Amino acid sequence: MTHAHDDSTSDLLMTAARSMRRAFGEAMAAWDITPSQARALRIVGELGSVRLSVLAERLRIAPRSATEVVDALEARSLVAREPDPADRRATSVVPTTEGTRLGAELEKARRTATEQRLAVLANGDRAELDRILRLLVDQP
Amino acid sequence: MTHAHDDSTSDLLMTAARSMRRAFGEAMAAWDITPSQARALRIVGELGSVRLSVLAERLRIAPRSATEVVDALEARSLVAREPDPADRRATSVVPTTEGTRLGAELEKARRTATEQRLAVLANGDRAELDRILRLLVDQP
DNA sequence: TCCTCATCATGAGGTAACCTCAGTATATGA
DNA sequence: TCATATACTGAGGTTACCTCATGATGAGGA
Repeated sequence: MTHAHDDSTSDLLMTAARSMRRAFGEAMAAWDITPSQARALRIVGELGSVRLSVLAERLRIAPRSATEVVDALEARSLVAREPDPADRRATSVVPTTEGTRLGAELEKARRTATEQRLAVLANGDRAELDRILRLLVDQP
Repeated sequence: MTHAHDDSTSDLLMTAARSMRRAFGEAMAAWDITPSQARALRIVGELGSVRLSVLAERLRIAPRSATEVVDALEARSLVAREPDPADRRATSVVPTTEGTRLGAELEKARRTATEQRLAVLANGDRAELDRILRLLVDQP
């Protein structure tokens, strides 16, 4: 009957994100991995070797929180911590062979799940959404 | 089916939502109220009297979770539980005078905070974002 | 050299916002 | 009237964050 047509943009954004997180999470559940772990694994796989603080920045979370994500991935032998050769305070996070393999597999699954949720959008809308969200995200 | 670019739409969505939630939350912090409480209060204020299960549906959360939000609002005397006259199993949630007053105030503050984050968008983009997100959200 | 101050990761401890599952009270339809 | 469905809530999770304090380490003087 009454739909949420009076929702504000920010509400819509949060609601859409939640539904996306759900679809994403369900897909990842098959591999017993959470969405945020998957995101981190993807970044680590992409960069090959990341300082923990850089990973945090990429994920837009506090460094302390990145520690936890890395803990989880390390416990599953998907990434490894290595001492940073340039700075002995720092830790480099690198993907293991298994991590790289799983990363690729997840990427495919993620695409499928994402596609299902985004399938209602026409191609043009999808591109527009992307462009606009980028404006929002790449903000100081 | 396959889109020319951007497989990370869902990431953008989640990231944008997080930044929005932050801006929103900071604004609400002045009144010592959390974003989800504010959302619930707004819905209750809007409808005047809502069954808990309907509220849950509106918030797109499990009924059990709505109970918690209402608990928090009731503890602060912003809403009250009343027996539903039509169904004695059900609970009606109604705003108190203070709840109505605060709701209006929050709405104004929320708009300001949201506006700041959304200000980077041109008017057309804002409308587009709104339209597209609605397509995503109003999905079966 | 030694001293100070910033920075890196992490332990400890906390929070919001969800969830499921089971139970009690009530409604409803055959 | 009885079986089954529905409305809420207690109990007990989980995820994904956070801050603050601390132990190393680095970098720049004096």
